Amino acid sequence: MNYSFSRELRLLTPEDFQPVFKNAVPAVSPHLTLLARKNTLDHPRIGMAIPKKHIKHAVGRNRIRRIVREQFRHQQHQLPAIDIVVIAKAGIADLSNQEINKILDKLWRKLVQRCNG
RNA sequence: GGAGUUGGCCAGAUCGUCGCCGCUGUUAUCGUUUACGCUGACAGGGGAGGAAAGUCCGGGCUUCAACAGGGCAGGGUGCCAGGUAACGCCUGGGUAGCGCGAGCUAACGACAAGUGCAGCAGAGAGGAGACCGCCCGGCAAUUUAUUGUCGGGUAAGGGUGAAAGGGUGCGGUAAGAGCGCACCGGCCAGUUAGUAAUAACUUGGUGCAGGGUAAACUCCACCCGAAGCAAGACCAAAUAGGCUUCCUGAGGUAUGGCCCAUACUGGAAGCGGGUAGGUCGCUUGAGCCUGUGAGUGAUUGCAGGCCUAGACGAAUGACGAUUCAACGACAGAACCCGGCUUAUAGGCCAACUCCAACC
RNA sequence: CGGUAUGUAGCGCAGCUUGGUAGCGCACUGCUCUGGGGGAGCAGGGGUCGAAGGUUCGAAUCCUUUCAUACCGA
Repeated sequence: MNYSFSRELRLLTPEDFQPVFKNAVPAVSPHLTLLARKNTLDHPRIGMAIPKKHIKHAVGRNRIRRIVREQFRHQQHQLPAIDIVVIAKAGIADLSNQEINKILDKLWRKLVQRCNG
């Protein structure tokens, strides 16, 4: 099983992001929002929106981004072919790595259920 | 042992698994000018900071404008000397202030070139000023020593203010006053020491003329072209438009009654500008480490060694284990350097100071 | 990443050049006019001048540092 995280698994340009925002299946928690949409490829892709307004320092933004990426890397084969956008909200900077991992775990499952059903 | 000052250093470590971004080597597929390019695999090795931050200064580099220069405007700096590519930085020294001390702090040129400013209070705010007071004289009253009034003298005292035109003492005087004298201070000049700032003086002169404010205008000395890697350089689709040449020398449309005439319109090739996109700029540099010489020091000479991130939606992480007194503060490179400023848990080293105790 | 501007009463703005009293409009409170409302008039309250230092006798104003917010450049 290949757990690599290459460029094809990422949303890069505004053209990649816009369709997800327009027509999305949401999964919400107080600290994170996930938006998903089926794509035409045979693998999932992920993009992130971490506003400077909510997480002030670059170190904090890097931490959120790295945790989300790591989770996605491990979960990619459980996920269907969808484009996901992860949006960070205020207050997430106060959570520990384990807490964020738990929240993400829940939200992945929600998304899989809603996209299949 | 306690309290403290200064300078410097570190910024968790080790192992395993799964991943990310460059580099080097080997190799496979494909494309072609047999050497490159694209994609993939394997191996090796590298991968955030002392502030990467704020963007407050100084440079390199690039383009533009000038042309190697001089001046004005505008801006900056401001004790002296040195260091440096340069600086508003650093080092050493001076002066002033703070601390018992080691030490620390300071935009620290000129108000004796000119102009301005100082509300309220106060008699007076700058070649000042009689409100109270003090003293003298005239007149009047009377309790014969004071009161009232008028005219003078006076800056010792009170009072106002942030600030009132040297200080203390003695003499002097009607009362006072640098009015005179002594000491202290100031100013001008001289001598000596020092590169200088400045300091010292049993030196000479001067009764003191010259209050504060320049982070007020200003004066003096020195410095500064502007914008910034989204700078800029190169390659270069599609579409529209531009220029040149050729083809046709004809047709169509408009003006007009018609001809002539004028304007617009076709196809092909080439050229230049240039958008999307791509490549370069992009990391070897006023570089780092070690030794040694010069210097109080900042710094620098010489010798040897080293290569230490270069992304482009943007790379260092996650999980587990062991360990440490501590689950580890502040915090993430984006063209690159030198500083400053701000944030910062804990620990280590060196030198020095004060207090207590012991010898 | 680079480059600019702005922070003053609940809101929107003056005052900063040339330092001594913080002012204007809307809003708020009370009173009057009206039977009541609206409206008008009169009176009044409310501001750490974004924060911290410095210069000055005295700082919203001058200087330095710092924190926010907004805008511009692909």
